[in-house]
Amino acid sequence: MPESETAPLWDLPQRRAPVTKPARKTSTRKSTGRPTGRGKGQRVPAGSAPIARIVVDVPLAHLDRTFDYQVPADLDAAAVAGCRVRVRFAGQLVDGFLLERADTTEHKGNLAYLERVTSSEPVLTPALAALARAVADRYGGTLIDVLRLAIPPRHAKAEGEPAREPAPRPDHPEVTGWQRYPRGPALAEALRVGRPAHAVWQALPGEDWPARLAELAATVAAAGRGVVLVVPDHRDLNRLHEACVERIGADATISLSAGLGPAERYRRWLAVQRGSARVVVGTRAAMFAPVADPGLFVVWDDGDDLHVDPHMPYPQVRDVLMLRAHADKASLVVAGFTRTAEAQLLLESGWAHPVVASREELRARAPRVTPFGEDFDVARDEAARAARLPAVAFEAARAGLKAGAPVLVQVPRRGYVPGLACDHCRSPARCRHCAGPLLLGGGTEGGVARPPSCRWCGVPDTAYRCAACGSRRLRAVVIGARRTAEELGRAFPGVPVRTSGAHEVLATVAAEPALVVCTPGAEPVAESGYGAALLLDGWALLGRQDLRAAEEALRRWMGAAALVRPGPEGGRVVVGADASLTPVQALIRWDPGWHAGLELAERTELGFPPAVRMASFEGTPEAVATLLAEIPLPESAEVLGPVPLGEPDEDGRTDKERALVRVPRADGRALAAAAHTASSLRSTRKDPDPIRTQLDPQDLI
DNA sequence: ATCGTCATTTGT
DNA sequence: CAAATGACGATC
Repeated sequence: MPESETAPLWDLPQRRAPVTKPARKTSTRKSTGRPTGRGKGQRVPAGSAPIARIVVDVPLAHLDRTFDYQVPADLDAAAVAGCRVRVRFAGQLVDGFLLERADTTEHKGNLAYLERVTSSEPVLTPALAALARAVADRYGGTLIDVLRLAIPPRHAKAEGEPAREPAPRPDHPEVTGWQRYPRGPALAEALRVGRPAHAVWQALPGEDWPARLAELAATVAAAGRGVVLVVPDHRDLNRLHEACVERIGADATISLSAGLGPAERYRRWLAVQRGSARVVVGTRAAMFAPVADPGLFVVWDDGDDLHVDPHMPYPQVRDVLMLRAHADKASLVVAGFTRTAEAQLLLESGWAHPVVASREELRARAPRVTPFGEDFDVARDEAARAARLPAVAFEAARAGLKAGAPVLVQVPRRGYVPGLACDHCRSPARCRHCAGPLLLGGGTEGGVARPPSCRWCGVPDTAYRCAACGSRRLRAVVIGARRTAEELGRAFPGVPVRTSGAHEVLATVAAEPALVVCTPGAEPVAESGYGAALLLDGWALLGRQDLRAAEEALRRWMGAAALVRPGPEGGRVVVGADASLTPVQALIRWDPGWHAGLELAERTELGFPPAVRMASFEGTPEAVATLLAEIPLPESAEVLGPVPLGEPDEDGRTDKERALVRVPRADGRALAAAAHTASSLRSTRKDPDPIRTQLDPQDLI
């Protein structure tokens, strides 16, 4: 049978099978006067609370609400609140969750019966339902979309296994590691007595951050409350898990990650749900972990884009944990070596307190940083000259290796979007209209090269003038050539070269001389610190035409530099970027808070997130135009674009466009609600062309 | 898919 | 003018 005839209605676009069949006799059953039961015998409603409110698993935004069903008496015991069910919905059997049992219904008309209870495991607890609803509302998405992210797929075998005994409370731990931070002891004390605290923690370079976070988790666990700690990737997870097991015990700690496989993943998630563990560590999906009585939520390195779930509605870990901390009156710690503009906003709005070491402590711990510009002195050493290695970098590496330590070499990753910048002062070229990023469109128009145009609103700029220095000249920011491991190896004969990157990511390297070449984010931890770090990706990181480029560069650099032996007498850090640039200054002075303050001020002035809330809508030009025409935006909304997305074809057209909408933060909820309404209108109409809706998108290229 | 509703067509 | 048909929309 062709797909179009069996495809469920919500497989858009819908094509109706031609109606050529002779009319079927569908009314014979009815004419017998028998009620809905057929082949299953007479079904009677359960004696008490015979109504079940069901969240049906259909992807249509306008069906984002519950539907009432009758609970047949034979499913009365199995149909518990929170369980998974199957129901007949618009003629088809679909999965759903039983949100609650009730005595009455608002629905006029006949109610269908639950078809069956898939599993009586109460996976959708009231707390999780409330969280998923809040997340859906925050992002203009649907409840079921969030539930798909929050509840792992069922694995029957795991449900049969008996629940572990709840782990005993650990003893109150020593939190001496927090003495180095002036507000550290106060944070620990608040956690101990269960007073909700909101903190932005800036870890010292060389800090054993998994140990510090485990101390906080142990404090909360000892007070009898639950903890959720979320890290970007596997390597961070392993370190943190180990630290937590050491301080809290293997019984009380559970590690959740996507890499576990379906059975183990569900098994551990159930263990959390059943209250067997007080402390959950995990990667981003763990942000929804249904830990009992949560007292503390932690996100480590909140600027990492791995903290954004790539599935609709694209929730971000820090934002979700903020919602949870608010709902549960729990504490939140946003932590990292650096500070995002979002975290800075939490501080400046007074919602959170900074936990930062004193300047003296920082001076004692921060590595010495030396920048080199494009016109650096090439090392005199012949092999180093061949690798175009600057003299400072060569010397720093040699000193580090001589001290018996490995040396970290950070090289750019391929695939960054090259941007446009002022030829004179290197400020990113911005649109005069909306301050969006200017990019070269490519191609020609009447034999003349197209002028640069705004990536957001599409307005071309034929007479660019730098806002910072007035220069009229633009330059394309060239992505520096990747220096290969071999080239570097030749500069240091006899030294082993290890690589860590997309293909194979190393977790650790031994405390012996070696060159460790890696792409940003893939830096292994050196057992007793690196002897030096060469950050050779400066131009590539800063040249990205991305509003987060500077923040991201600093995050990458500090992430690497924090692995170097700390202190001015420790390993040196050499960075390939101009000393006059603010992220470079922030690195030299080890002051990410200062940088975040500047970053937030700039974004406030330019109207970028997080100073405003944004939504992006991507789809065919027609679909985007329709959406913009009907979306009930708040008065304050400003529409940017739409602009073409991706590479245009030879006619200069693209099949995809993007529009951005920005509103003041106060109207963020209204913007999300408008996005949801627009999705509902589209799904009601069965519009065939999908629109990708994203709130506060990470990438605003 | 499937049902009910309502407008339109068809049969007397 | 009544009955049959079909398009449409909600979907419990």
